[in-house]
Amino acid sequence: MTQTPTTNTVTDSDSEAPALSDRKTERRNSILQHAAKLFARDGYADCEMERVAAESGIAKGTLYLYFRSKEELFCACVDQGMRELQASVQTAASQHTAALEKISAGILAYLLFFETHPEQAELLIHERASFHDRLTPTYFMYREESRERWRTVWAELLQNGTLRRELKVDQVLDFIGNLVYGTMFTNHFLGRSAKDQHAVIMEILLRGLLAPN
Amino acid sequence: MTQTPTTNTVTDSDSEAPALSDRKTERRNSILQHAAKLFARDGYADCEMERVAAESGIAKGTLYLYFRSKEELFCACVDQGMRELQASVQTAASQHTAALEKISAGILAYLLFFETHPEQAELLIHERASFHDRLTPTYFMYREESRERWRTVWAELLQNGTLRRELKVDQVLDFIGNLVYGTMFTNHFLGRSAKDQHAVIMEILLRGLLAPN
Amino acid sequence: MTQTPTTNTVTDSDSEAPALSDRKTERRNSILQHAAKLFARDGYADCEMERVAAESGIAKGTLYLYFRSKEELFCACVDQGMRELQASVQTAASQHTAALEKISAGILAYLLFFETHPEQAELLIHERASFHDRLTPTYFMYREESRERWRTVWAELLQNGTLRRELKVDQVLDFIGNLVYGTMFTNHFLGRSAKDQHAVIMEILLRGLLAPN
Amino acid sequence: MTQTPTTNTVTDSDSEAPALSDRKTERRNSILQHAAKLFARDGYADCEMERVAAESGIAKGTLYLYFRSKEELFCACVDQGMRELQASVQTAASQHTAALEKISAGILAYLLFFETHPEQAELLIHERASFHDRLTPTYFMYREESRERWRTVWAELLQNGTLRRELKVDQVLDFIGNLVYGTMFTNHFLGRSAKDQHAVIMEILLRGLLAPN
DNA sequence: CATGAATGAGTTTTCATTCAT
DNA sequence: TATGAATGAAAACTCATTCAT
Repeated sequence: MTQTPTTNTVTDSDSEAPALSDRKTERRNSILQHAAKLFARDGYADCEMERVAAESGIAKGTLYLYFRSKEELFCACVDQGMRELQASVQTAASQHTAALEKISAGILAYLLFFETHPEQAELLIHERASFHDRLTPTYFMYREESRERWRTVWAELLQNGTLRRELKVDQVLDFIGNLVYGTMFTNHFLGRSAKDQHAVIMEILLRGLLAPN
Repeated sequence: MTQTPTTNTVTDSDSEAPALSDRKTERRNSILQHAAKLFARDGYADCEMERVAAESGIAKGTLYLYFRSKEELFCACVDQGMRELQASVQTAASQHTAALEKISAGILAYLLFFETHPEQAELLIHERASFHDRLTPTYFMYREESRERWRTVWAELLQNGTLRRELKVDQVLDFIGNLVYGTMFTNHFLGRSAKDQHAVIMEILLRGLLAPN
Repeated sequence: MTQTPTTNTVTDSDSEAPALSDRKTERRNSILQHAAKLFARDGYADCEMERVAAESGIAKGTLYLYFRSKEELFCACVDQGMRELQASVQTAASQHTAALEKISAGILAYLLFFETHPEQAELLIHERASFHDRLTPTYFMYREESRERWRTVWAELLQNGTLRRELKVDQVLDFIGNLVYGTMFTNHFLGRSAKDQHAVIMEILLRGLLAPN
Repeated sequence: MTQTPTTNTVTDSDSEAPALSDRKTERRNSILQHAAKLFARDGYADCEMERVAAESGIAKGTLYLYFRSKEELFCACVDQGMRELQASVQTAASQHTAALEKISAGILAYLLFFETHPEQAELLIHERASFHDRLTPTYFMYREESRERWRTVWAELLQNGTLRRELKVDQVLDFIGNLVYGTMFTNHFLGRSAKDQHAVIMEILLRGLLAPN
């Protein structure tokens, strides 16, 4: 495995080749979809380009017209997934106006996304395992980006007195980020369902474990 | 990569070969230590047995007198790590008598363990990436085992009214398990320190985010 | 050495991949020829695929586009050889009409074949040595097949009174099969020539050792 | 496999180390016996010294106190076998006084020996396969040696008019040598029995296939 | 004499990538 | 554009032999 220490950056949604023909875009997406499934199932090393091509209904050589290398293809899969995750979460949040409801909806959407796209959870693992050298896993790149959006929501709650005064926004963001991240992987590995947990998570998160007084 | 669908079981601390000579035990541990470091650094596939041997100061063939295969060696590393993790956490908890203090100390010890042994965090990832077929990652095997021990602690807190009546022990165990798991990985990837977070984690965990009333 | 207990069957002359392009067929035959020579010279284990490729003027990887494994390549060599042997013998026999002349010509062709293709004698040995598990050596598969063709020739001689009445066709077939098999190997090992012996063999075979009366 | 081009010579029955203690001789023979069985079953390369030792009830290192190397052990097995073959044949022949009866008994003993000791047939194959470079297989060394003994028997038959005048002793010796060699291997591979064939072999050998006149 | 722990050389096969058609 | 034949680097594991005890 070649581990060229590529720096990974959050790809702007439209940074691809300028105006791909419809045919190309369609085929590119098809490849991406099949590749993600296979990478997730077999791991980076054990996923053969040959099979990705076959599964996508094209020849091996053709693959290289769309992605310069296996590594680039893999990264495109992860990136695509993270973009979809963000879209899911934001869409869910935007359905609500109340800050706490935005937050609750966002958490649920996050957990549901990985439940619906379990291959994305696997890809996160394989990325770290195979591209160890990359400074920061793609997931955390996106997490940081997303953080900014949520920061304003929490800041509002802090200012209007909904939250306990002594907390700091960054602490809250960290706490929740870690909680959902851990919950997602546990669900994935142990086959637990998001729906069941969501209410409890929100309950403990907001009110804590201790009995009042 | 050989993916013989081995069932992994939590190894009893003393189930090894019956009474290895001191020399053998010592050498075995040395190998384990060096291997864990290299597996963590390079990943399963990219960690060559040749190098493990060299690093351990023995010949390649000798490695195979102690571990039947690369896979077995790797698994022994993970297992060893998880055993040490458990020992760390239990030792820390046992220093205290009050349930809440046991819990707080246990969480801190958990986070500190992975801060001190970052290779163990990596091994967990590599295990999943390379032995995808194993039913349950070793970490979760140990997590389940550990769960039983903590259940009694929480049960006591619930019965004596420290915790809110409406919570269930299993919900609490899940919540905390997910929280520390996610926190540990975030710390590992982003280089954050356990000490700084511990107080905040306990604070939010126990009292929640919302201002009282 | 992999000893997958493959059942070996007499390959129909035309059962190969359906219509290989000329280029492929040509290259396949070239490989077969070089491989047979090297397998014979070095034995199965000591014949490296690398060298077979080099000798055939192609890259190691290319070898595997034509033969799935070393074992398959080896077996193809043996099979090819046995097919050529049969062709040689049958061609020689078909030049004659008289039964005894057919037989004599067949025996001579058989001995000459191995004299011209000494590597085939070696391959028979290496096959047995390395693929011990195969039920019946390829040679004997072909021998059985060939037996049927010769049975009719001998049956005729028996019925028209040329042969001694008390003999049975199967006994004759066995006797001659064993005789030429042993003679061939002796010639091969001791460097004796077929031509010199042919007359004597036929003489003793037909008239025996004892003086008449 | 190391192929040091050893020249193999027919070992004089008493050329071993001078006067081995009974214990050593006994153990040496035990090793020889177990090794022959294992070499025959697994082939030279696949027969591990470890297993030979285990089967012989001694430690691996001890093996090397009796045989300098694997090659030497193997050769000793073949040699031992060939000596026993000769003894069998000579003993059988010596029971008779009439030349033809000596010959008939010798041939039968030869075929029966390999039927009783099928591992010796295998060893002959493995020797050639693994020690390709040796000028002449051990079998043929012994065959040449034995030839001299039989030459006198046949010479007598030729001189007293039992055999056809036009035959030469060497031709007869070759013919029979090849015949029994081929018959022996066929029996071995196809599981045929010596007894059944012996009468037919002698019949065809002595009187030929053709009806008289 | 006997042991068995330690050594290290050696080879098949896969698969990402290229490039002539 | 699309194809797929050709390339060649790369690593686990075995086992004969040695030698300190």
